[in-house]
Amino acid sequence: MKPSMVTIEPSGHFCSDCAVRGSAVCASLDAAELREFEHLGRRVHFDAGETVFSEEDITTSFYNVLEGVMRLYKLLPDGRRQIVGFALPGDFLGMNLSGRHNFSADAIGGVTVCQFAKVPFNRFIEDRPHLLRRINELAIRELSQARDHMVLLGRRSADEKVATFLLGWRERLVSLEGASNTVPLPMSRQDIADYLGLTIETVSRTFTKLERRGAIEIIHGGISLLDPVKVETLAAP
Amino acid sequence: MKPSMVTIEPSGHFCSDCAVRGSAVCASLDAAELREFEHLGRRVHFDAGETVFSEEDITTSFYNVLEGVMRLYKLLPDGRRQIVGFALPGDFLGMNLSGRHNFSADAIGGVTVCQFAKVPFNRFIEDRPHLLRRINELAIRELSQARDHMVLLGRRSADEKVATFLLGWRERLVSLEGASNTVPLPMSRQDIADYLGLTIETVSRTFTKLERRGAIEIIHGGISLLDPVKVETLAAP
DNA sequence: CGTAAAATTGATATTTCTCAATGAGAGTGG
DNA sequence: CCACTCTCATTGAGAAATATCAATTTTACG
Repeated sequence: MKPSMVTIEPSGHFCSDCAVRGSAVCASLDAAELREFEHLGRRVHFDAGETVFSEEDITTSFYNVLEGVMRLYKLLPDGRRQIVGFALPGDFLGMNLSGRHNFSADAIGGVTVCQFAKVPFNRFIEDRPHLLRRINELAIRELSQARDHMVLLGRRSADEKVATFLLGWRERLVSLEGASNTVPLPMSRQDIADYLGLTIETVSRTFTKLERRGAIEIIHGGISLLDPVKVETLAAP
Repeated sequence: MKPSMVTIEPSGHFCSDCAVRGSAVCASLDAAELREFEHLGRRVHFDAGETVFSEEDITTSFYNVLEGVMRLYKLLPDGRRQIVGFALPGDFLGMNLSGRHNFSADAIGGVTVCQFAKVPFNRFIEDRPHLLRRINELAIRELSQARDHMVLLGRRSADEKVATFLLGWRERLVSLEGASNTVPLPMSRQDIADYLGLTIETVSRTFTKLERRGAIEIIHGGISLLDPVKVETLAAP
């Protein structure tokens, strides 16, 4: 978990052939703006397990995920961890009011981000309300997801949590990898537990239970939805 | 809980002497804009228990809370309820991407809101990026609160939840009623339970436990923090 | 004053956690 | 290529926290 050297250097990459061109914050920019925007962001790579930023760090950059998966989490003083979300390509990280990050972010597996220094980025936004509107949309979408997750954390049983997670994760992957009943789970069982407000043992047992019922098959690096309807039934109420 | 008649009529009120003039979404407007803005919003009153809008309703209006307290919640198909937040004067409600509200909102006690029809409001924002920025700030602040609440729901014990809630609620009231160890609780025990992901019985027992330990006193319509430090200790990790 | 709703309290049940042991897969160095 | 080790995942047994069910008690309100 050594902190990576955050070198911001010319990337030699172009927004126009960026993987997240259409979905990310950049979706709101026209071709001319994109060329200018290109100079603000730098591609940075993080290895598995590296921390991209930590809660309470002064915010110096914003990040657009280009590749890989990140876990976003908060820690209690005694070490308990709550994962508040997983970031995927197209997600935009780093917005806050306090000037400090309000959660930490680790790479799960290798991650590539487009990193923007805060000051020039804010200056760029300044007279581009459509970009601000795009950022606002992303915030509102996240807020909606956060509320859904509150319902899950506060009111759902372990079975429902796991079933809901599997379906939701599959859904999120659709736009990236297409629809499939084979659901890769790049995060560890501990990550899933900390996302769902459970212990690793409960997650493991619930996976096994789902498998024994014939709803899923636990495969290497993920699960396969053998009976999506059954999983939906478990997740539903 | 009969739905109230949503009459939008000239209010005869003026933004300039509005209670939430400085804190709400309007804080970003100058005097001239405020005069124009005045014509967009209408004061509407809701009685205790009335529903201001419901999840999945098509969004026709935005709301600025002027007076009173609202509970914002989501229901699972089987009736389990998660309160995702309480709205106080200055809070702005109704933003979403889907065109439908993604939670329901009830008045707890009498509530007055400043109601804006969606279309003209959006038109007003259109060429006023500073207002959009203000709305974005509110969204980001809420997002941060939502993440804090996820930690509470997923990782804190009942005692910690209740203690954290009391301190957090007191804190929110500071800007409205000034700092005080007397904390009014306009919401029911059931509301508190649904906010904290607990049952009403557990909330009640925890209140009693805190009182027996001398940390709080349960008073009519709220609690009194007899020993704030003790409550903070319970809330802390 | 009487009734209904809300809150509290008690007894018991259930879920999930904790602690402990075992098993499986990935990377390493001989 | 194979043991070795380390981490991660699974499984089991028992404990603890919280939920559920049931009964009062208190408060609100007509």
